[in-house]
Amino acid sequence: MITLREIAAAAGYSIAVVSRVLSPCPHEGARVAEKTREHIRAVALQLGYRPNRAAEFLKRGGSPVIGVYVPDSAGAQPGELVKGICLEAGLNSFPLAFFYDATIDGFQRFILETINFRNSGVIAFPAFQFDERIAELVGMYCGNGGRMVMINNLERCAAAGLVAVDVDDFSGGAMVAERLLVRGSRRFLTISNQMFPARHEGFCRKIEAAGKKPEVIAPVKEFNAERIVAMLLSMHQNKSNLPLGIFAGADPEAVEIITMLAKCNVKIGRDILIAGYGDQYLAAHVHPGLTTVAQPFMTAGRNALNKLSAMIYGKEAESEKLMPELIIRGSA
Amino acid sequence: MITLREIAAAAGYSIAVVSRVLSPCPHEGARVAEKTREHIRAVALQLGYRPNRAAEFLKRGGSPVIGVYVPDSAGAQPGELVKGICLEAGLNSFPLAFFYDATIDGFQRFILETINFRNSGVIAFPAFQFDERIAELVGMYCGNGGRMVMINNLERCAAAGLVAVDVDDFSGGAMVAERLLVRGSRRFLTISNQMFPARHEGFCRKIEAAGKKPEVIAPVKEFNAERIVAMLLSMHQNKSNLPLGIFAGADPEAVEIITMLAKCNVKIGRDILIAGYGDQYLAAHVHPGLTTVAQPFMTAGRNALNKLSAMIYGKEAESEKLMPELIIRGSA
DNA sequence: AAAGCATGAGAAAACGTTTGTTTTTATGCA
DNA sequence: TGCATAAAAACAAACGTTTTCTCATGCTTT
Repeated sequence: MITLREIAAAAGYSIAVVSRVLSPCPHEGARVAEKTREHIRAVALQLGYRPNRAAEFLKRGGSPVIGVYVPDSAGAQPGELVKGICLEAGLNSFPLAFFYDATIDGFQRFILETINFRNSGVIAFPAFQFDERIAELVGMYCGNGGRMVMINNLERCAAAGLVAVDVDDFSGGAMVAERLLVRGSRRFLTISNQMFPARHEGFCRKIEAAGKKPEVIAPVKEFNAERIVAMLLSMHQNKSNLPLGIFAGADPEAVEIITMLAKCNVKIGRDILIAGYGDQYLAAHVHPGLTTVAQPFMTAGRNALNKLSAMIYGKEAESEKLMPELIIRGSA
Repeated sequence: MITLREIAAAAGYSIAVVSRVLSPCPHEGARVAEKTREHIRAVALQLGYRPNRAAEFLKRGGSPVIGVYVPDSAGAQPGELVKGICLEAGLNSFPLAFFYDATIDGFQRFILETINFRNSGVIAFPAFQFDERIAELVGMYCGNGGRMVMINNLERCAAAGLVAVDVDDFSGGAMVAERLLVRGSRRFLTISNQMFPARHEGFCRKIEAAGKKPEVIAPVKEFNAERIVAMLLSMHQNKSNLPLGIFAGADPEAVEIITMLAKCNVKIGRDILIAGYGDQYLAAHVHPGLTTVAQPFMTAGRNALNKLSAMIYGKEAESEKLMPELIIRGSA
């Protein structure tokens, strides 16, 4: 492999000049004659020079490496997040290191290994509770010169003095409520989900603010599509209930209900309104299309990377709460 | 940050011994007394030593970095692949660098940057055609000491002398055909898809081998669910056609057809059989559940990483074609 | 008792950059 | 011409490891 030394020899200059010409970010006041620049660049190109990042990072005292910790869970969210981070990182040519796991031990290994790269940053999307052990690891990481941006958990992060990029589930729930209100729903049914209490809260507060009363038909743990469909059909008997407004809390439950109701001779999207949450891949392809809430996880990834980049380069960064988007389709 | 020098000073030994104790993979014949080992380890732990990877990689002549090139496309496949790679890499503590893009220029930048890390490996899942320009870049990468494992395109890769991990679309299509045959379908309808010709081939060959004739109802480009549903309903009039067997080529089209048919008073899964391909996230949640083909992209990721790891450590690795799995649900 | 041989530890030279300091060369001005 | 000054280039010391070679010690063997 070609090194600066060989280019220097071939071009008839010292290593120092060659470095100043070829370095990706040379220190200020590195003055090299334009003519020399061109010559050295030409020689480097001709010899097929590729800089040795390990050497550069060693000398510079660290690589601007960004570690990404993603939970090993299903659904499209981690994928979108990762994509956003990668797209933005590609623009900034940051090296990235990824780690999928769902355990605290995995998080610890990840943090320790990331420290080994010095001058690093971490984007963490932990699937587990932000508890004391996590706080301790985060503290250790930051104490060793690391910077961290968290995904979700904004309030908890703010308390711990951490920057976070969050997606506003409360507003998302409220958007669904608003849609069902606008469409004139008479009764408001919802499936509560322990995993995402904010969606539920946002939904219920909005319904209540309109002077109506949300009804929790079941917690998602006991979700049983047949039972719920039967319940809906019996409510459907009474015209004064229509249109029924159902917030399923998440797309899978909404799809189950819609597709089971489809054969029951009810007008979905008119007499029965159903909304999900998440805008998963196939949500647009059921009939009627599922009205749902799209979460900007790709944007979250991009923004998280930009914040981290700013922090690595010594600037300040602030937490951010991203607005989800209501996707209106035929089901509501 | 603590360095070997400081540990050496604190422990009362030379840097060399400390390195031999703490190095992640010390050269053979590095003999250190057990007592010394323990002492040095204790001191390192107490001082909170973290090895400097940049220095290690510089000295070792390269980092075993693995770059992953993923197409910037929708769907769950890249996500599953990435997850598999990450999980396996976590076990082997490989640093990973990711790059999402869909352009050849992006691929070129990716290849060049990966060379900069020396001693590297690449897992590439290119979304574009494997053409001459790609072959040239791959050649340049391997010429510079890189190793590459490709995802998909096994035949093309074999011709170019590259290792690939492929998923057997032909067999997947055949599995669908077999299922429809077993269920006694009288007519076999399929939607052809330019993107995945092998699925279609596998399906048709199997149907023909059974002495039946597959009918292509439309290319996916002109897919129109309403038109197809109308066509199915008219075929449905004639009892001698039943059960109809439909291979939609991909999940979205299958879901559209199923959910539109649901309100038409036909027995899906009995008189009309429908299968998709891909087992996307919501496929299990429509009613009836979508019979489809699950692609082992997570396994592909794991295996690709293991092969690459072997190659980096000087062993041989061979291409592999993974079998997809037919997921039988209510729709067929 | 002398020589041979493991074994454990240290000295020092790298690896390929970056960068502060010093030296050389070119330029401007009296 | 001579001197001050600025610009361009060279020198050399790092950065934190790994690893070859050398050396000292204690043990076994003739």
